[in-house]
Amino acid sequence: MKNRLKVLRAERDWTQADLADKLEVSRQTINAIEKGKYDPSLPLAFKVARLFEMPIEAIFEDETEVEVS
Amino acid sequence: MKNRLKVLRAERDWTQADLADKLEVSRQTINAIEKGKYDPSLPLAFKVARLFEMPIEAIFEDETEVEVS
DNA sequence: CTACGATGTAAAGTAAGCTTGACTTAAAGT
DNA sequence: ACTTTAAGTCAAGCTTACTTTACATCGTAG
Repeated sequence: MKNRLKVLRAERDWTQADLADKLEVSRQTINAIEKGKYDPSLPLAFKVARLFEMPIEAIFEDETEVEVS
Repeated sequence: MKNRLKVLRAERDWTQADLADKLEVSRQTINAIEKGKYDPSLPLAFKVARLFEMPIEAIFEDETEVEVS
């Protein structure tokens, strides 16, 4: 799952620690999500969307393959 | 996290097992999500949204409390 | 050169998401 | 009565999300 966290952060001049604070998670969690180590939980994704005031789909991009049938 | 899965399913006359098959998860997972036992992962939420062709926010409703500051 | 802030990464632990298998209950059909 | 189907639930086990602590790297400012 790709995401635009790094860019959205840069636009606001926030560090990973800043964002982590605002979302109430650890700095390592932000780092891991940005680096694609894992995806956020749905509740965290909602929190991110609310913080940046945009839909989840505008921040996270699904890459799940479509069934070949 | 509330969700409209049961209604969306009913509109299409799908059983929990039907939906589970389409989403490639177990029937128990659908049941647990519908009953609010836990939230789906973000990838699964995307899959649900894609299946029903609507934004995640139109299916799942966040209830996380807003910070009192 | 040293110090500092931001980022990256790792290990170990807990919690949440999901699986399979099994069993129960209720509704509906025969 | 018996069978079938949908829904609900539980237990054990695995994987993923997240935590804390700790340390390494890099750029920049003094």
